[in-house]
Amino acid sequence: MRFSSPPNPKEYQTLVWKIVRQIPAGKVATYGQIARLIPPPMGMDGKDYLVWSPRWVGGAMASCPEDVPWQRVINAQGKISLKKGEGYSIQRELLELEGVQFDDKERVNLKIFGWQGSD
DNA sequence: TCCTTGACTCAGA
DNA sequence: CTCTGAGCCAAGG
Repeated sequence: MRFSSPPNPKEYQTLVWKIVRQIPAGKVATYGQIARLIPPPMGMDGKDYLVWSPRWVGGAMASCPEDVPWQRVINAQGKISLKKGEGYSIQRELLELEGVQFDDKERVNLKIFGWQGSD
């Protein structure tokens, strides 16, 4: 669901997708990390941006093009943000196929698979 | 019209 | 390390 949208929703989504497409296979990034890679809209406090940006990223992921590796985007806890369902299974499977490993808690070790984390 | 529920993150226990 | 609650906005039942 889209909470208060950014000044230019379409522009923001495009920006998010552009960044997500830069994530190499076998690595994952968090909503917050992606959000911080995007400069806050002018006139907006950093605090507010940090509060909203993750959701904007989530909203962008909710309607991303097919050429966007949305499966490589997870939450800050290293877990798939989707509820356990079809989307959840698909995402986990896609990541496993890329070499990303999940632990018993179904979490990804961001220290190892985190984008720009172990390079 | 009121209440629930989101592709989120952080701090505290 | 895991679990809670708060912050913040809008749409749908």
